[in-house]
Amino acid sequence: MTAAAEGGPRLRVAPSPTGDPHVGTAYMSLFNLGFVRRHGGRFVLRIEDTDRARFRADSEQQIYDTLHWLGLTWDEGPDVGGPYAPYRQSERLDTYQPFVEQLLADGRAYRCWCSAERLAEMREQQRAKKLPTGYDRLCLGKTAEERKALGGTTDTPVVRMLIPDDVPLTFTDVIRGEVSAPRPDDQVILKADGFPTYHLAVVVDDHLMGITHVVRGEEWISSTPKHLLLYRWLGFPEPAFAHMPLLRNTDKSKISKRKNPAARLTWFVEEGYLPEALVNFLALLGYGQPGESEIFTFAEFSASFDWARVNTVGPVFDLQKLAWLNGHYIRALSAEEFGERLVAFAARAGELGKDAAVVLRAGASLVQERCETLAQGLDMLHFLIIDEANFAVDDAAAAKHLGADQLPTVAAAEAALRPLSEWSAAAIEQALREALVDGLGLKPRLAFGPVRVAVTGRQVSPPLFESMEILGRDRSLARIGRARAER
RNA sequence: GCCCUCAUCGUCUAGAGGCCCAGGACGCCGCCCUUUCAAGGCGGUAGCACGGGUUCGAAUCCCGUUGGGGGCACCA
Repeated sequence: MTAAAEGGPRLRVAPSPTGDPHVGTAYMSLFNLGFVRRHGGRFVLRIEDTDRARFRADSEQQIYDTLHWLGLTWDEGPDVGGPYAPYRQSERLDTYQPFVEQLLADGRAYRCWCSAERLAEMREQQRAKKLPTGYDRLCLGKTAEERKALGGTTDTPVVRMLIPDDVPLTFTDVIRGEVSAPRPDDQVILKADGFPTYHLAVVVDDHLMGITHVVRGEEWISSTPKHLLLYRWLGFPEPAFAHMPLLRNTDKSKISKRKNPAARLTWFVEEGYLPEALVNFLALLGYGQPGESEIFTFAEFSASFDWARVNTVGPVFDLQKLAWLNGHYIRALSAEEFGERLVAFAARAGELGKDAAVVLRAGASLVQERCETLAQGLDMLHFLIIDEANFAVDDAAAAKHLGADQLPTVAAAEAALRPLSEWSAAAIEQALREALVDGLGLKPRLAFGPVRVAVTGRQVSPPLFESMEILGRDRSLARIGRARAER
């Protein structure tokens, strides 16, 4: 009995551990999971590590970490197990072998001894003659001896599908309806190293694991006829196919790590994006939200999930809108929660001294509505957590606000602040207004500019008086004094 | 080159023949608020790729053109 018969849809995401986890993996997981949670099915994580050349040992763990961070968790997988284990393709080589034998015995596949060099040369000639590229079937129907007599061979053969002339080229896609695909050539299904290619492994595993809906990127449309053939030849019932639009770079090309930092999932962690914001943003791409609001949780997304709302146009991954959304989510956090996230972020970035966490928590509320990422928030509070010995005023800020004619302002501020009995934002503001605005007759922005630069080191900072309260009397006065003395 | 696929503001999208001289969001511009910067409030800018049909009527249906994207590996 197949898993599908047990009730409930079973979907999977199947990333390859070849480097930094790709944003597309999260995108696919989100839509898979949206559907699964809506209909009470199971979500499977399968690791497709059949490419030994591109395999990266630390990649699998990064995939787990980033998906967990996003809250996109799976019901079955290599780490949590499940009824169809193992969920790592490199551990399933024995599983694929009998199917290869069967295809060979049935005459649906054949061995090929052609060397990589011959294959490359063949393609080059096909291109030169402006012909469609494709394997020329030189090995078809030949024994190893017969073939080797012709030259251009290797010792270890691969196994290729024998694509029939009447291969069906159309199928029904959940998102796109009737779709046609190009005619395939004789695809390799078992490599010389004994590993299956994606095409064989994905079909065998999806069937054996009871996958009911194959959800994947649009780039796979042209491979689907090959997969359909394998389902038929092996006697497997066909799953439903849903080809999602591809996420794009700004230039509309398929999103890539080279052109777009956001292609790497770890980038969002490093920059201090909130996982709930990323999930919300991803759910906006290529998907028309039923409600009027563009801000919603995964639970809301899932509750109304519908493949019919998925678009066929590949959306550009727009960092500006993500930034805005992230800022929105940051502002929606409670002050305490935001403080904790900021501290955790700083700790992860290794920018947290022993006293710094306390100051950071205190300063968090000053930047919560001013930053779009945790990295920005942390940067705005840099003046609070930096060692006094390393504190320095930005050159451009000093040139503009700490010139000779502004020194009286700084001196007056220092004189007004020193005698203060109570070091609070309100007291500081009152003292500075009296001394600088009323006393020197300065406009507020001209009066507080020099003080701001002296205390925070920059022209743009969190609210000045609150910043000074948190910085503390000693450090604040020391910085003001230094600004006066050094100019 | 061959095959497939897609086409509403700069970007994400609503729109499933009359409700659309096209609605929302981000961005951008202006104003208000204001100790800087934000946030917030108010207002504005900008689009149905083009050409033919079908129809009383098309952003919505059909055909073509153009443009974009994907695929054509012993990578997934």
